[in-house]
Amino acid sequence: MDNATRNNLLETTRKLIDNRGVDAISMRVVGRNSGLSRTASYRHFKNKKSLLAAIVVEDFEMLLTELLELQNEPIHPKKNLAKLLKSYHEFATQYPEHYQLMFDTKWDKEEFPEVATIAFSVFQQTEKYVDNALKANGSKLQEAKEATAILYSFIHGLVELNLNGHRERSKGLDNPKLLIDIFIDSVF
Amino acid sequence: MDNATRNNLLETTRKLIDNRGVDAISMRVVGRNSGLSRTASYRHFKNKKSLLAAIVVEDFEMLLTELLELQNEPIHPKKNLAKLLKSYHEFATQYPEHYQLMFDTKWDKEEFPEVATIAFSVFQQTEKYVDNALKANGSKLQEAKEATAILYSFIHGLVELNLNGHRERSKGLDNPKLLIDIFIDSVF
DNA sequence: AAATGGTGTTGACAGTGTCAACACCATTTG
DNA sequence: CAAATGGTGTTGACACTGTCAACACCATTT
Repeated sequence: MDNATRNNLLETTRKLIDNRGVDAISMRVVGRNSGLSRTASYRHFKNKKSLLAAIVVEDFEMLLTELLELQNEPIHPKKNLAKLLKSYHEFATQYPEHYQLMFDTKWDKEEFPEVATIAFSVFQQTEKYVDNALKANGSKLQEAKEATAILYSFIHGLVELNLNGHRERSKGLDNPKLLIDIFIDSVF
Repeated sequence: MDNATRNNLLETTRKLIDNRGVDAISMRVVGRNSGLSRTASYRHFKNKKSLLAAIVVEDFEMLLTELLELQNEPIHPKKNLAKLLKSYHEFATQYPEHYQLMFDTKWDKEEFPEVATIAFSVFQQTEKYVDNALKANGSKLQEAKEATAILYSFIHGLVELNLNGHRERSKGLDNPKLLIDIFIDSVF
């Protein structure tokens, strides 16, 4: 299997996303910028959606790696949780186009199981941190699953509102790190 | 001013969004389905983005109307807050394509001030409910602005995760109304 | 030596957003 | 009253897009 060309295409796609945004991606431009023909990408990806899905999988892997690198020592479970959320937020801020693509509507579970799988891993990793925090304190929340769902909703919403400019609309939104601390403090 | 054709175009666009999704919208199809020519929409909207912006403004108005219809009596401020979030969630569930469009990246504040303005009104309305809740209880949260930001992040994230299929990934996410109650209970 | 299959190409088709040029017609202006 | 204006509509055109079919090349397997 000759992954060289495939990687070349993926690399080009990534550069294009970073420089000109996801909307600027076209199969023809990806081919051209890879030194290939218009339809070259179709030999390595079923269609445009599949090409982007491959990027999204890479993105989730990057995010997961960053989250796994954090220490999850049970000494300060609440601080760890806050650190996790801040890392998450930083990732989204660093790669806004990618984050929006990752949480786009089009990643159907049936059509792109790889995306669903890796996205679930991020969820699971988050749940581990929540678990630690729930065990440590006598938190108001009992069920880890529900606590994780609330926490994930909060951080995802915060990130999205920041990325799509709704930040300017509510003064409170303009200090995400502070909000994360307050959230953790008041919920856990 | 002949708003009849403009309204016709908007109505067609809305129908197309509801039946075939936002991605299926094209200026040409909108013209055709309105009994007009390919470029007819350009006499009433600067470009495709502007046409969609007009739809988004309508959508925010609908959402705001629904939220304003709720009672905000200060007797049960926490219950009111929960009701507000449930209404918000129902709106998003009822009009998923519209909700995603409303919170898309493309609504630049400079380019589409009307969108920014009406979106801000929804924020403000939310803050009123938060205010009431903060005054009533000795809540852990002091600043209404920050409390609103946290609450809005939570509900927006919950809605988005439900709409884009990430719901299937975390058991906790599959009961939004319960999550809303737990969230309100533990934060306020 | 021949068949296969992966990787690459160009041609083609139907679709897109958007502008320019033009036509019609009601209103405003001289 | 006549003429100019401006709003609303049309078609032609351009440069794009995703994607398929057909074909060429070349290494590997049969």
